[in-house]
Formats: sequence, C-alpha cells, structure tokens
Amino acid sequence: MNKSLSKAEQIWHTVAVIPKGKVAAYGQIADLAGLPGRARFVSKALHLAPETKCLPWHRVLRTNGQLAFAADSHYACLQTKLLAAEGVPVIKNRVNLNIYGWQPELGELLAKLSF
DNA sequence: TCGATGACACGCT
DNA sequence: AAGCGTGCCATCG
Repeated sequence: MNKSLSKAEQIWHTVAVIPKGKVAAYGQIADLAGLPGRARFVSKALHLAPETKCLPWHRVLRTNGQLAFAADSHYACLQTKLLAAEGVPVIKNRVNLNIYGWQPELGELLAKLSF
C-alpha cells in the first residue's frame, strides 16, 4: 500500500492522525508509522516536513511528556502556544501524558493510514 | 556510493 | 533521583 511512500511520508501521515487536544511521543509515532525504534527518524521527518503540509508537529513530544525543544527556544514557545490553543496546558515545557497522552485506536489508524 | 547528521530512547553510573 | 553517554536507521549532500 504505502510502500511506495517514503518513510518520512508515513511519519507525516501518522502525525496528521493525532487528534486535536492530544499529544503523542516520538517513539509512539515511529511505532504507529511502522518504524519501531526509529524515534530519531521522526525528528528528522518532521524537520523535513514542508510547512505546506500543515502537520501538527506541535503535538509530538518526548516519551516523558517534555517538549523536544529548549525551554527558551522560539519553537518551544510556539509549540506551547499551539498546544494551549488546543486545550493542552503546557507547564514548564511539559505535558501530563497521563491525561493528554494520545491513545491511538486501531480503527482510526486503519481508516486513515490504511496499514 | 560513501560519510555525516539528527525536534530521540534507553541503560548505566 | 538526576545526568551522561551510547546506539539504531533513514535521509541529505
């Protein structure tokens, strides 16, 4: 199916499936995208993702719930604002995954990713 | 074709 | 409990 798509594109599709108001970890995205353990690649894929894709990159954080950027980074501030705008409070550049952690549903993934 | 890179994750000290 | 160093893999030039 998506075999013709690049790994990066699979990452983009997976990120695009993250529901608003929820957040997912790099490792989780990599796993859902069919690239278990390739969390590092997710970072690169997002960096390569064209802004025209309008991907919700701000919903992607570390497995511990902390933002991937430095607290004083411009992007960190932007990500914090974007998440807050979706109803996800970011405290000290960190999000409570226990509450806002995205719990992917197989049906939704199959419908949008067609894996 | 080869070498270097990277918005990470995990383990050990 | 917190911090540091290492390893995996795909993409870019």
